[in-house]
Amino acid sequence: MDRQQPTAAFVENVYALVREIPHGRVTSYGAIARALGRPNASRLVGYAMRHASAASPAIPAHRVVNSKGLLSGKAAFGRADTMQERLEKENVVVRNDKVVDFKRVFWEPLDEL
DNA sequence: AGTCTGACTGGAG
DNA sequence: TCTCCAGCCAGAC
Repeated sequence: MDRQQPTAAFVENVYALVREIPHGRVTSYGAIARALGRPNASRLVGYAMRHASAASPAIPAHRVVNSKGLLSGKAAFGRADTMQERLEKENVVVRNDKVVDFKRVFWEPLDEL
């Protein structure tokens, strides 16, 4: 009888967790969903991130990519290469819209938080 | 209420 | 490694 939290609260938790991502590391939508107790809500995490630019304080949304290390959300940033620039500024190498050595820079909230 | 869409994911071919 | 597909949750029409 595990009842899940309301969507609004879930979205707030998503933002809170994303702010915990260390500088120079990245994580995935699915990892965030699992860490918040809703393993099947990865699409909902994506929905939340798409509206993240309106949240305050600012959210390091560029540190969230999909399970394959692809910058699937880069279109939501100002310019087409803004997301990649922010990542490379943190020494995260991006090539062809994909994080190089994704496994190495991946941050698993369940393990490291 | 029914249908489509999306910053998703894992498995199959 | 790549493409395709079903399952998934919520919002827009």
